[in-house]
Amino acid sequence: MATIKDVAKHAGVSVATVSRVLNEIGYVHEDTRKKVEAAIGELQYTPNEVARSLYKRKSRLIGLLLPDITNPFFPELARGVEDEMHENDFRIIIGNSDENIKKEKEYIQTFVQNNVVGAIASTNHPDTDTYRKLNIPVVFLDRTADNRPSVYSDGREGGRIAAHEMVARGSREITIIQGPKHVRPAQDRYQGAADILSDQGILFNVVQTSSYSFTEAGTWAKELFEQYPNTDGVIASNDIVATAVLHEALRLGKKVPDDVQIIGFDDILLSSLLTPSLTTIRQPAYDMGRAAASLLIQLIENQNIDHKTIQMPVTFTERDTTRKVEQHG
Amino acid sequence: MATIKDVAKHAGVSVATVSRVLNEIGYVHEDTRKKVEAAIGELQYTPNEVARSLYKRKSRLIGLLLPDITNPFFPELARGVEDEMHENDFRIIIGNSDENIKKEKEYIQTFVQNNVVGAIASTNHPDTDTYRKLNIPVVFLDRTADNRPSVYSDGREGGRIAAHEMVARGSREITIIQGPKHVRPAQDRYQGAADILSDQGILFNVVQTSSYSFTEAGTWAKELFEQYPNTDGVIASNDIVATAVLHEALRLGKKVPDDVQIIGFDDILLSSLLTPSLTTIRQPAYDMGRAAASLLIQLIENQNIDHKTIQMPVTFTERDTTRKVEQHG
DNA sequence: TTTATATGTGTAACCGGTTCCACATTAAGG
DNA sequence: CCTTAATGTGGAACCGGTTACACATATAAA
Repeated sequence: MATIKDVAKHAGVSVATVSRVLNEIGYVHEDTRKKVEAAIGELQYTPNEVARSLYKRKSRLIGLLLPDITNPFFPELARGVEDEMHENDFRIIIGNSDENIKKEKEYIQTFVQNNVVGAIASTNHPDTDTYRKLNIPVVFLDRTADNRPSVYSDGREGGRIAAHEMVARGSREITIIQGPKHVRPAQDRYQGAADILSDQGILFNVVQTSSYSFTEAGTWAKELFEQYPNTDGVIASNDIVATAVLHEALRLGKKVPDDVQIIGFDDILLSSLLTPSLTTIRQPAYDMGRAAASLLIQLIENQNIDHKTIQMPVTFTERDTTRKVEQHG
Repeated sequence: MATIKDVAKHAGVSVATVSRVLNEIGYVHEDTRKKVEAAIGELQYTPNEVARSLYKRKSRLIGLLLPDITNPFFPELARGVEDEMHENDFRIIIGNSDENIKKEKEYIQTFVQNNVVGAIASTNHPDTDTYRKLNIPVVFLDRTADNRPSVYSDGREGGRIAAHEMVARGSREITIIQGPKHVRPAQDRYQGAADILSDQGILFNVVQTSSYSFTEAGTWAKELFEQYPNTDGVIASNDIVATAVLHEALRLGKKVPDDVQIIGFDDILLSSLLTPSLTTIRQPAYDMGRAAASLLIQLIENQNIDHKTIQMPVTFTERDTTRKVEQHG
């Protein structure tokens, strides 16, 4: 690889001059610029970002920490982040935490060691020292952190909508599947749904889960119908779990949505392709990723920012696991 | 952030000594080591990877280039790569190429500029200068490159199996959906299937596609049944496309698998969850990712390697979009 | 014409590590 | 007791960039 010295020698100037034309900073004579540019072209020189980063104490890299890219919701987020970052010439170091604090810390440390300029993290522990002590901007994605920059969707409202729509469509003995205790958005969704049902005095059961894995989801789905056989409506913690419930219901010979209605959360690709297709509360994942990236860039560039916390809207996406309500009016 | 100088001062030694204890190289007196380790602990010092990387001219970073992480096949690969790399203390810079040469080049350049020690690429152009001129090891994943390190599954064999099983289950007018022309594995699959059908003298049609996007897949599915209404078997280029075909067939009132059989490729999560669930040719994506990472690490560490090319087995995964064959014997 | 200012370029310090080398001290061998 | 090898440590060069500063020349203003 050619270095700046090679270019300098080749063009018959000093490295400082080469640096000036590279960065378009300071005075450089037109003729000199041309010589340097020619040399750069001939040697196919591209500056070493590592050296640059060392001196400047910041790179063009940002860290992206996600729970598990294998969960279909996260690639959408990741892609949104990447697209926005790429357009702004930032690159991404990625890590999967598996919701595991140790791995999370490890990755954050890697980010710091590599001089990232900022990070986007989807974590359940935004209030730990791991983040508080960081002196780079961090945007929390899909998870809130009070008073810290974050992009998330309104899980509570989502839960409310789900409960409301399900009741409006006639379910009277509802089971809510409560997501993993340590996953914040899952608890918000649960809380929203529970609030509405309590308010309306509707009976509901709760099934507690501890992960989003599909295999385990099957087990909980079985458990659900064993424990609460009269359930006529299920509000699931996400679409993966909802899918497992749908399969179990069908396996038990229940008619969906006639015997049981099901509402999921997220709206991943899968949801629209199931038979019957899954009614769900949609989160604009890709847009959330882009928004987080955009916010982080503003933070990095130290622009004044009005809204450090961006709440994205959640939408009821009606498909075939819920009954239709008659048109009024 | 504390630097090595701070640690040295704090411990009352030189930076060289601190470096020695960090790297466990050369002679260091036990007492000195303890002092240094104490200082490191107190200052919460972690070495700056950038400085290290600059001097050594290599980092602990590897580049991972994928077409599109939004396509459910790739997160599996990515996760396999990440897990293997993480266990070996390598971190990942990720990029989505969208099968676009310009973006691909950009990312490869970023990798080089950041001193990555190696790269894993899923590209259709492994034989370009972009890769040939690189002086870091590269492993091609999911895509072959003759005589270059690569991990892929036997697409041709997969195509053959699909054709064979479909014929064995009675389809006689088969339509093969040929994946994008520029995507190598897609062409292999097509070729494998076409070979078998030709050999057996079975009539088949071909529908040409140009991407893996689900929305477009719907269009091709429509086209398929318009152009070849008598199709009684579809071999799709992957599970996404197969899903679109399944939906279109159902929409047209065809019975699957009685009127039309469908075989996909990849075996993504979605496939097992459809109704009817999708018969497909499974690729061990996660394991492929791990294998690629492991191979790259060997290459980086310059170990002697027997098999620079790893072909992973492909398996017929029978589900409900194909008819059952009777047990013989 | 003289002075102030703008333009153009090179030298060298610096970023935070690693490693070569010189030098000192201690332990082992004859 | 002397020589040699092993052990222990620090100074300084180096990796490849960026930038403060000094210096030279050209241009504009007085």
